[in-house]
Amino acid sequence: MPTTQQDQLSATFAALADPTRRAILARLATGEATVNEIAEPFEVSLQAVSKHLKVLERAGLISRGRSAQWRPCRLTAEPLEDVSDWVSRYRAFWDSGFDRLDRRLREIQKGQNGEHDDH
Amino acid sequence: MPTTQQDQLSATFAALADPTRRAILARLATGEATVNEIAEPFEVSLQAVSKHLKVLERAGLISRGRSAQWRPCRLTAEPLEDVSDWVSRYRAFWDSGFDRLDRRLREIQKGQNGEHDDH
DNA sequence: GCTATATTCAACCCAACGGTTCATTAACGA
DNA sequence: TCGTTAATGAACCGTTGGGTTGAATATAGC
Repeated sequence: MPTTQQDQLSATFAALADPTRRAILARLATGEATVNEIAEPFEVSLQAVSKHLKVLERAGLISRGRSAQWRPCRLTAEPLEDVSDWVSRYRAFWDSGFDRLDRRLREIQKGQNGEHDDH
Repeated sequence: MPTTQQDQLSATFAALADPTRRAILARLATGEATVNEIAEPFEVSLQAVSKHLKVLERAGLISRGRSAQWRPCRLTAEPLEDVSDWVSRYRAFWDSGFDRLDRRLREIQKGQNGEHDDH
């Protein structure tokens, strides 16, 4: 059973693990852009950027339109909300030391249950 | 030039991209645990879990003590704060539609500059 | 010293990743 | 129609990732 693309959250984290893809998202935060426009600042080939865009699209982080021969990409940040929710469960572990930790434990365990689809 | 482990944030995202590792973090949120204790719920081998722990350790998400032949692991969630900070820059894109977007653009572009170590 | 337990190291396997190059598809413009 | 531009598809390559099994290391207890 392959690990890849096992679930939405994993796909999102995996997509964000590449700095080029994060830079692409930052670019798209300024507005729609075509593949060529997106690729311009990078040293890698256009095809490599096209692959990155496909990864981002499958993670739901971008969506693409059709305008003549251009396929403008735009940011769809909804999956980042899931990331935010996930990481928020651990907030008590870094910003208030270990205060109220016990109170958060059940939340984390409960919340992570949809997560134990491993094995 | 390899992409892997290029920077701290990438390493953290990559570590979080595996559901087994996220489950390990959830387990450690309940307190310290030894490798055997951590491995118990999973179907994979102990060695596989040991590798996962190494990944988490290199990402700074866990630290390990030494007590006799046990190496208890505990959660060190600080890198998650960086994740939280990163994802927060995009909050306006999902929770308030596109309101005040222009105002956030410069923040995102500025914040992402330490990020453009690609290429 | 011997044995059991806890953990890691090492070698290997296979699938996936990020990159390349070359070829193809699609739409525009003259 | 022809040439140009935009973008993707396909084949390939080297590296990494997650998994395994088997051996090694370290510590405790007798």
